Amino acid sequence: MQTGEVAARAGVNIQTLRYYERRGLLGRPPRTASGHRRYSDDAVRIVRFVKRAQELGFTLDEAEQLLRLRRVSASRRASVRALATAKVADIDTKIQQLTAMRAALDGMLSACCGDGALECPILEALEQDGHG
Amino acid sequence: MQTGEVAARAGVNIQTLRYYERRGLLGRPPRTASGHRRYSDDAVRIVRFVKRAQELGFTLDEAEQLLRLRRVSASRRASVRALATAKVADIDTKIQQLTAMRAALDGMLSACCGDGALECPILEALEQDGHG
DNA sequence: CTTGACATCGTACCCAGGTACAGGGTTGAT
DNA sequence: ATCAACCCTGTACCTGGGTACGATGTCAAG
Repeated sequence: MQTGEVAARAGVNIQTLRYYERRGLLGRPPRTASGHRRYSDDAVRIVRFVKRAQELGFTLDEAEQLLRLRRVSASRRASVRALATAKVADIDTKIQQLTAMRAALDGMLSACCGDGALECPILEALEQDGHG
Repeated sequence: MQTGEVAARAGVNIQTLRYYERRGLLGRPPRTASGHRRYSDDAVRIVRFVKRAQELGFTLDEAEQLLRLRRVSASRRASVRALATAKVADIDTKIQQLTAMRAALDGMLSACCGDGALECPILEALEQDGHG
């Protein structure tokens, strides 16, 4: 698979692939004799993962950390456990906040705004302190 | 409450408040005779909400839309219902994806990486198509 | 009635995350 | 062997979301 196909399948610009490669998110692929990149299917999955992670509020650096958790030499597993645990906590916080926000919107849709003058609960939805 | 206090309480820079005001996220507050802004507590809550929303992957424009849902004249309620419904769908997608990601990390932590050479499920976590 | 800590404005700068462009090489169908 | 449609590199630019800077104005305490 060459660059243009990966870009099309992942729904990004070709330049973005090169950018991700420079940033270390994507890893340099093998090249043909003339220097053209040859990607495997995995490249598409990685790029899609990164875009999804961004929509969920993770930065590219964080997406990279998440990706690094995929395959880890047995020797370094302990330090990785700590990172994974921290990420799980981040994710739990995000889920909790989105759930609160969803409930606020849902409440509005079904009842709260029934008369145009009530305080709606959107601001309250995200008021807990998160985890850090 | 004056600018510096709002900024401190919301954990942002004073310039950020002015920026949000320019963007229309914050609405021009009343001024003292000499031109100093006087904010109510609500300003702090709004800014905190916006920062949380950003962490959850919403842009400033989206945060603004969410805020606008708070108080709506009865007359325009129908169009707002549509927007709120769409936002609920966005939020559901995010929750679902974070849940999948969490499960992937959890799986890794408890079992999958037990021997250093297994395929880990991180990439698969976000592979469903979202809602649009 | 001055000093210090606040505020105002406008403009210019910064970083993350891309995106575009110029100038060239490759490949494959005709 | 030529032409379109792809690829390469490097560099420069753009947008979103702030942040900093400079010149000034205000207000409370001493």
